[in-house]
Amino acid sequence: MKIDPDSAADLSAQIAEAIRDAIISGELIVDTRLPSEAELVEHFKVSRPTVREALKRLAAQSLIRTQRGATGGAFVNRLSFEDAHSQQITTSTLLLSMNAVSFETACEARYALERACAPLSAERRSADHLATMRAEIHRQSQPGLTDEAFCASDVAFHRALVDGACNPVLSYQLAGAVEAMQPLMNMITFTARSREAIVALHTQIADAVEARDGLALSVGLTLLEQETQTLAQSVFAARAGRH
Amino acid sequence: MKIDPDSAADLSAQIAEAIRDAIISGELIVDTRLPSEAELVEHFKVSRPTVREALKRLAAQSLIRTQRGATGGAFVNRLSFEDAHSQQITTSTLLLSMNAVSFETACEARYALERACAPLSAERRSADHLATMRAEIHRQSQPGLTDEAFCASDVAFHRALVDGACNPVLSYQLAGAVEAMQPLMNMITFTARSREAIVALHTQIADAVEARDGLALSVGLTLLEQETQTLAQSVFAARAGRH
DNA sequence: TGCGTTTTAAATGTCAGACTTTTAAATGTC
DNA sequence: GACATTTAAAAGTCTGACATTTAAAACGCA
Repeated sequence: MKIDPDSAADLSAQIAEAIRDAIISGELIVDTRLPSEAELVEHFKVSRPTVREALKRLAAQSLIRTQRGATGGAFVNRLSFEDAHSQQITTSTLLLSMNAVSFETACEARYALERACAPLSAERRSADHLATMRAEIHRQSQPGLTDEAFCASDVAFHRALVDGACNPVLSYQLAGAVEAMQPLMNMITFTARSREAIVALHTQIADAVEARDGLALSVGLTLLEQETQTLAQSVFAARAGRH
Repeated sequence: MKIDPDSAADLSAQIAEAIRDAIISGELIVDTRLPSEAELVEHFKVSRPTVREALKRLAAQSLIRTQRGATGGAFVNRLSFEDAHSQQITTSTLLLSMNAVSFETACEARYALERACAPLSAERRSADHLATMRAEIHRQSQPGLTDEAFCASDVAFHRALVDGACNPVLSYQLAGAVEAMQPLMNMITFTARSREAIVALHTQIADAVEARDGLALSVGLTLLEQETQTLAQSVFAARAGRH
């Protein structure tokens, strides 16, 4: 692990990169203890604050964890699906909100990805997955539910659908797409009538999952996508009309 | 933006979280200048190194960028698709390598996602996308190509296919799946015979793209998935047999 | 007045050293 | 042997200083 003191980049960024490369290349494996801050100061010939800034950069990406105390130090962290998941959601959410991605584009991507796990989910889903979906549909039918709660239930419904594919890599990837859409969905006001239509489609989707019919599931998702797009268009049009 | 000095968590982590929340909630918008380090020291009542550690955490996630000089400071960064893309690849790669995800699972997820953009790609791909795919197929047919170069070309081929869907959100999501698989693919030795089979399937896929036939494209991808799985199994079995 | 140069101030980047807190192991005591 | 005490190592935090970069202000000159 070497750094170039003449580079224009921050020393802490260079050090972080050097350590990150060592982790990615497998040179440093999970649960390995990194040298102590004092030793890194020695190795890179920089001051302790600089080393610490580098370590904080890595900690922010969940690449390392730190422990205090006698046997403490920085350890290479096993990146859990959960960590990756939440990073993914943060990144996707910011990407959508900062880049003027149209609702249409985001929605299209999201349903395309979700249809990707339709065949697997139809085949492998457990009774639990189906039960979760039914329970969320029931919740969505309750009158008096706030729009936020309705959207949260919607996310839970789709998560169950995706998890039904029993592929953690797929679940992690889809989480970003589905959950990052939630803030956009939250901007939509769901009238009683539109909720009814969505619940009907969710029921159709759950039926397809119950029947283990991947094709029907895919069709149901496509109909839901169309319904969502239509709904969003009318909401945005009404909003534009008022201004 | 407030922090709790009695919390067990690091002060720098708390400060970073407070600022991150402000960015995600839209309280701080793109290109806004954060208060200077000295002002943050005032605001949070901590020392400058602590503030700096917090800022480095945010910089590591591309949430802010810093500029030196008179009008410098930390600015809320527009998260570009490119940044998101590379973060996604790093995360996915580490996730696969650190969590003993089977080749089978990763491969299944990857092709499921790729099939997700088959209909869109068949419909919208430009002549450029198709040309790239043909060019990569040609490269893959060259004898004397190293396994690494063959895999790199494979990635480029699939990227062109995905980009053909003309949906940047989809491209960004798929990039993680496709490129994170590359290290796993690199572990496989591609014999002349297996390369031939892959090139044939790539040609079949390119033909489907050229004909704008989404269904044929989907079928081609499924065949390629099966070929890849079979190939991987035989390679791993041979390796296991030798030990 | 207008343009180029120099100065200056503000901001981040880096360093050195000290102190605090946490933690586990070593040591001592009953 | 079990429990309490001490100790040392490590990260966490703070203070203060200096270096470097950068843009704007001040200045000088034609």
